[in-house]
Amino acid sequence: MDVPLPHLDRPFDYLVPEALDADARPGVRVKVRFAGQLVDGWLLERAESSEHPKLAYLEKVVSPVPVLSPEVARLARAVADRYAGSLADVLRLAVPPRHARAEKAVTTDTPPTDEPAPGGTEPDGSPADGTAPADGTAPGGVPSEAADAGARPGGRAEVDPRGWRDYPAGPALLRALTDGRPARAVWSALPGEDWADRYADAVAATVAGGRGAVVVVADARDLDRLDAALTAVLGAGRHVRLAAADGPARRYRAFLTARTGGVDVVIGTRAAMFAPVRRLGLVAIWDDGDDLHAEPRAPYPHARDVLLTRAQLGDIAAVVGGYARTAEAQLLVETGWAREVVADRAVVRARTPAMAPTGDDPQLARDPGAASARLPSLAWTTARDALRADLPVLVQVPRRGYVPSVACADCRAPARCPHCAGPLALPSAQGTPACRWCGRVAAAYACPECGGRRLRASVTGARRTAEELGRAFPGVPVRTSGREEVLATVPGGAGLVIATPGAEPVAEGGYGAVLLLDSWALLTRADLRAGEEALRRWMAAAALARPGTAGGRVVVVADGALAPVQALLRWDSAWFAARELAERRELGFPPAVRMASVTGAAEAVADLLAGARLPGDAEVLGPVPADEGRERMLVRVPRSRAAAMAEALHAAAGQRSARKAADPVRLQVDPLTLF
DNA sequence: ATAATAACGAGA
DNA sequence: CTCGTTATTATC
Repeated sequence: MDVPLPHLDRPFDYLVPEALDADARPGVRVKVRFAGQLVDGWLLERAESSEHPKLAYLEKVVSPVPVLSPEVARLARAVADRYAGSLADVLRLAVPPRHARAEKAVTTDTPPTDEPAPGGTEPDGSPADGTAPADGTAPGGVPSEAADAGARPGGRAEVDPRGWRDYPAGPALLRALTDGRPARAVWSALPGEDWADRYADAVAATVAGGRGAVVVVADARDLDRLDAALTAVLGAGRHVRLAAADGPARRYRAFLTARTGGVDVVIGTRAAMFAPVRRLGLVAIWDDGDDLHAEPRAPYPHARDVLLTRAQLGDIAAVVGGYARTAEAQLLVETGWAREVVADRAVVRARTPAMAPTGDDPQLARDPGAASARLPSLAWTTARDALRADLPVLVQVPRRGYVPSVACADCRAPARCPHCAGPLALPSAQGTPACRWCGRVAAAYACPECGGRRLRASVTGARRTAEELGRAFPGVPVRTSGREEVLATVPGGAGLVIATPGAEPVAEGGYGAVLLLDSWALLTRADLRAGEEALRRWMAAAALARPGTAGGRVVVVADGALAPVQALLRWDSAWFAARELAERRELGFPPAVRMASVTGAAEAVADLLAGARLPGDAEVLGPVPADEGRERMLVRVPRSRAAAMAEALHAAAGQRSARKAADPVRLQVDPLTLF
């Protein structure tokens, strides 16, 4: 039933009239009379009989095309359960709105085929809990390189593994994909790596084994890049791209092409995470730390988790890749669910640009050019040298508008609530700091790092710094890439490129210098993931520089003692992710625990939580004021209780909707932002 | 939304 | 105890 009400989140039985018998196949959209009115629905399965005493007849089959495949139906149910949401909400995300003309164009003579879905489910529906794969495969799934170096069984075409040879486990990963084994990999890409080509290799290896693939990227620019790489490797017409930004007709056409078996490979933005693919053998995601991977519509699933759930349900291989590693990916590695695919340190050192931190100290800027640009001296000389060598220079400046947070004025450690470890905020310049989670006032705050008692609000620096850079280097062309206009590539000669994080163009031959400015603004964001996010953005920019051996240099304007800066300098995001995950275990933050947020009017939130039969070890934190007079409570449980918490919250929401409680409450499991 | 069903209370 | 009215709950 296509209604989002949680208390109606279950199947209903209907009689199928003779006339609709042929069209009424599982997976079609239908219309039925429900509570007196016509509503949309999904035909999930046909049955011989029903327990229900008085059945109504199916009113109409909207279209005979069974757009919902059994595999996706199962996945949608698992995702709804994981996120305390309704199946109807997930199906809205999984199956794009019907476009009649596109449907007519695609459905010629290729009826969808449904293979039986393989087993291998897990109570939680979440693959990240450290349980071994159900089929008895060794944890990690990626066989050791020495394991099988011979010919492929069945004489399958071998995909050229050379692009992956820098990663000791890489060639074995490709072999596993061709052999149809459910390998799971967390891939840390080398700087300068052409990630799109590597993903094209992985897809080609999967296709060579007779299976299909789904690859999800964060934005249109990454999608274009992957699209081009796949076309080069597979040829045209072997894959489709699925992105909401491509418009409803193109999107539905691509969806139907995949559903009818016209192609076995779907790439796209998060709209593609539910794409129906025949004999799916590989799911992959690039840059899983990008917050665009989080779906903003209920029940707010994250593309990484949807893909991993999908892999778990169907014995499907999974690759989680990025230049930087998220704490979530680290958890997959530490629990043994996935194996890491990383380069040896020697290779990392050879590929990494020369990196240096520098203090944000204007006194050092003795050069007149640096002084006018208000640049640290080292950043200025590095840029100057690259331009003299006729190489492009990338300058990364954070966007404005980050939530100001509070940190120790002496050592700059973020100020956290002594009681619940939530973030502190200053209501006014002279006010007392208070926790944004539990609301407690931290009157006598003392920094646990250095004992300091003074706090400061972070100040976002100046984009103007970067603009003035142009004046410091007269005669050099300056390009900007940001929110308004995003450049995909820039030419190789001397030039300044000023970009906001995520909008850095690729430079032909690589940048001679990359300057990472205003790191302070990135690092002090009032966000659990501030450090991880800063590192992710720095690595994405630094990856575009030439290797140090070819003159590539990176200057980060930040304290070299800080962990994210250390991780950048050593190009070791695995180390940082492990540290980050350990810290989150200690503080009780995701992904070490499972959290849910309940947001709405104060009475509504209290009402829902009062009716929720939460697991005994659940902690309820809050309330904390949210926007527009609403408030927010957080529920925290160990990962082993994640399914029980989601079920309890969904059931409580069901009770409320059943008695038509008016004021809405928003349920979010693993919300992207906790404060 | 609306029909069934349970709950309730007044009058016999 | 019964009937008529009103809250409650399920909706094939």
